[in-house]
Amino acid sequence: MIELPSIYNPEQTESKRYDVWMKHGLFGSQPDPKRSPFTIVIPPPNVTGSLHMGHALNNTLQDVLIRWHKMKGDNTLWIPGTDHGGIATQNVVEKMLKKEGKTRHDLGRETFLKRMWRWRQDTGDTILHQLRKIGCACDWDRTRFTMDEASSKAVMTAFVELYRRHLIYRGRRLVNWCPRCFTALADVELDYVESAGHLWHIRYPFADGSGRTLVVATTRPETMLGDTAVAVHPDDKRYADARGKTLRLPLMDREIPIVFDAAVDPAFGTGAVKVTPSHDAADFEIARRQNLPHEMVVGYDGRMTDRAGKYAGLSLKECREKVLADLTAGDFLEKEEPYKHSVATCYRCATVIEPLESSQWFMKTGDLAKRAAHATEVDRVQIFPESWEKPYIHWLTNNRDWCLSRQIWWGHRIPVWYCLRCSRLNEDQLGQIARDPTFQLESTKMILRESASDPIVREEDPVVCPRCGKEEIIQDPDVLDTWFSSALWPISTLGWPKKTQDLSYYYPTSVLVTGHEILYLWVARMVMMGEELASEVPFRHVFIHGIVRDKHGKKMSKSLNNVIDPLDIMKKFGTDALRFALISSAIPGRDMQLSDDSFVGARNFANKIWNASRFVLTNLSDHRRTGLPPDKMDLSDRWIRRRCVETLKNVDAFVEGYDLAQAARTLYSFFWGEFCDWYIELAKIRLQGLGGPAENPPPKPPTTDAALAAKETLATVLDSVLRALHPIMPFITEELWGALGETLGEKTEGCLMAAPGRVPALFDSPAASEADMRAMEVLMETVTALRTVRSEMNVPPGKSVPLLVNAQNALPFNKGLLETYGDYVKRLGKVSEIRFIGKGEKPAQAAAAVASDFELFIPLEGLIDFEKEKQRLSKEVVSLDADLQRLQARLSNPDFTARAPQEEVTKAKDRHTEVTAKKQRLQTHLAALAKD
RNA sequence: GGGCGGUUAGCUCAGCGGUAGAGCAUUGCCCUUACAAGGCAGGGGUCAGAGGUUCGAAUCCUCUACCGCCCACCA
Repeated sequence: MIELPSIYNPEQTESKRYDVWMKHGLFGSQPDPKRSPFTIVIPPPNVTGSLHMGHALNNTLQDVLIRWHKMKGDNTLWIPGTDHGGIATQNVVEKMLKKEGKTRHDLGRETFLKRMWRWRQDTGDTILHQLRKIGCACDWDRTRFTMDEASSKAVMTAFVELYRRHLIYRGRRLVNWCPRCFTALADVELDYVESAGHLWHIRYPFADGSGRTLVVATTRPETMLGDTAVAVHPDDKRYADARGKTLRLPLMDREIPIVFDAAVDPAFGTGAVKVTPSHDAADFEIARRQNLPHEMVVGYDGRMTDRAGKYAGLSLKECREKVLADLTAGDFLEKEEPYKHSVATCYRCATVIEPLESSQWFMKTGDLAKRAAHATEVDRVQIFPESWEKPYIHWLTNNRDWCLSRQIWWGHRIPVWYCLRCSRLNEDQLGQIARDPTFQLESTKMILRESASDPIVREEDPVVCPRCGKEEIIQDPDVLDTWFSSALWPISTLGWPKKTQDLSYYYPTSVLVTGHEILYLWVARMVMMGEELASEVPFRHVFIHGIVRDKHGKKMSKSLNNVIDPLDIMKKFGTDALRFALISSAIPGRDMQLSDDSFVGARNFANKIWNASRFVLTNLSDHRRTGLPPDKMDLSDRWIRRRCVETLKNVDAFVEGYDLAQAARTLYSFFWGEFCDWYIELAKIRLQGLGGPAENPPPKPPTTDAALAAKETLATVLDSVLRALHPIMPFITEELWGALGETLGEKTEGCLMAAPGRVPALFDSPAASEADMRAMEVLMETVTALRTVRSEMNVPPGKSVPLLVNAQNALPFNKGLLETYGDYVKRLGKVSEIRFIGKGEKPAQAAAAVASDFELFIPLEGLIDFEKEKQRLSKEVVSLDADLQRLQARLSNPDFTARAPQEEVTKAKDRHTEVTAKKQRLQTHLAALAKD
């Protein structure tokens, strides 16, 4: 006999379970053509990270799917791993260096990278260990890292291959530059922050000395130093006579042309735009079309360059102040007005982004993106919930080429070399490269990229130049965007570029589970890469979940100090409670708000499961599963079995549609609201007798068929629900399922996790009929009505009372129920005896109720408070009356009876009859009461 | 500027054409040997507002207001 404590202790259960699963090899998977695979590749967390609520949610969702499919019999594989995290990770280590008073340049590239690797070695796997703590069933033998050998190989191969296919190219473009991280960023790596700025209107005088001016508006006056034109719309009549004219750029005293370009919106401001090709993406395009020169006045360090004349060396902020002051002094400033606009910031360090011209590597995404969009349009990649499909496709069909190169050191170095000998480099340029071997200056890199030889694109270091045979070749200093390797993750983890068995068996994977914040950053790019390089999309389904927020709807962040640490929650409430709370809050398509309180309910549920199981187990100590014949079953047995089967089927449907929250809630309400609240209480009649455990000896000793049927059903239903709950709450269910098996003498080596999700006995036994279901409803309604009267008349819960029933007007079927299943009412309503009375018998001094078509009386000699009873009954009559009026209105509407489905009309009529009868009976009692 | 989501009980949220729901909080009674992290019963809502479609609208459509996200070469 197993002894279980009366309060569930998660720590005790959790500490041992995971190791047992590991020991049984339940997380591993090998290709097996006889079974269908179910595969998930983890969204690799950054090595910098420690587990936060978002990870906990994301990985619990995946774990639920993996465990559910495993129990369904699929060959499940979940590949874990981490991402090197490019800029984010480099920032972390640079911060550590800063505390030592050093920069990465003090160490040099090689030493710095050694330091990075050492740091990764020491702390990089923390998060993977934390995933074990929350129970994730990953195949740890396949743990990968985006910079491990195989992944790096995949990255190199992909780059070279895409270059060969002319999908990767080198170009001088306007890029998003973070002056703090000192690198270019892709468009999707920006965060836009709403900012209350100003719009300055500046007068540019015509160069003809006429004194006429043209007013332009700008939010960034300092960039005017780099203006090389002013643009107006070609059809703008206001400027028709300006064709061919030039302006004199204030402060710089340069002559700049007026150009005509359709990109200008004549309705905005004055309809004239200053054109700064080097510092504004739109202007860059205008300059290209209009063939304008570029003036780069802002440098990579965020300060003004020599081209800014007397402003050189100033920071942007200082420069703006000085420019404004000088414009005012020269009477060029027409007005200044407040203006709200959004400013691009670095998604890693929140520094304001400067659009700057730079030489970078790009990926041509136009065609790839169109193909990716198409894949979703024809459901080769299905998005759940569907509401994300539109934004996803919209982004795919509108994005610009992807800037791949980053000017940092941590990452995959671009597999491109240049020959210094085959080049057109002069002595000065060679000298600069020699003086700046780590390319701290953007200009050094530019020399290399644009003046050295054509790029030699190779997976491996060519060592010597393939053209001239000289050894003076030098590798491109940049590394690849961290999302480049992430984009290859589903194929690289399965062995690509090798044609592995894994790849042919597990690819495409089944589902990708992720938050919507990286839908574009990551998901879209995986689809593009998969289609292009592996000739097939990387996953069939994309399951998008919400973002975890605090109880005020704010994103959790350290700076806001509103973070709820999943590890704390696990310690306080248990891992299963954490998981259940997360899953049941994961409503498709919606973000979730969590507070500490969110987990209390789940903790209580775990305890409920524990105690219900404890009850079942203590009653099964002498039981062996027999497969008892159905005719031995009680009404309640048939009822709960049917309800259980229905519940499990509903849960299956919810899981298949990725509505795990519904699945969790469905199980919760079945287990607590039906199994515990009703079935277990009813089973006690056969296990403990009518009067409860104190009754001695029990009138029905637990060896009868009736008791056996109850035990059989308790065992079967508990077994089933534990299995269904296991994917969500793996620890407690595993523990209890093991204890159940042991109690029943069925001890096996197996784990619940490896068990099939179905208990055949439950699904094979004949289901309850519709009549059975209706019978249970009537009995439950009777019990509830009885309890209500007792409670409202202050009958002490412990006190047994006789129950008088007038069933004169009841259906024979219902009356028969009370005769056959009177014990249900006796036990659950604490009734000593049920006596049927005739129509004329008016029980004196009794509280009355109506349930189904019974009139119920509880004699309360001397205890009854007539006033209170009158009030109670009148109140119920009033509410019934309201009901009745609504029904009446509906039924008397000819349109309703004519046009509504017959089923609805019948329902309304039945209900009308029912309510009328109930109201009449109550009124009779009221009248009788008045007479007393 | 475009798109998406939200507005339902004091709080957090389900429901998304046919009698308004859950958890927490609250009130009353109960330490009934599975569980007080519990049981039983109760109170509490013109489902943001205005129109429309429909026999019938919290649910579908239109508009409005407020909140939150996402996208956009927002000068």
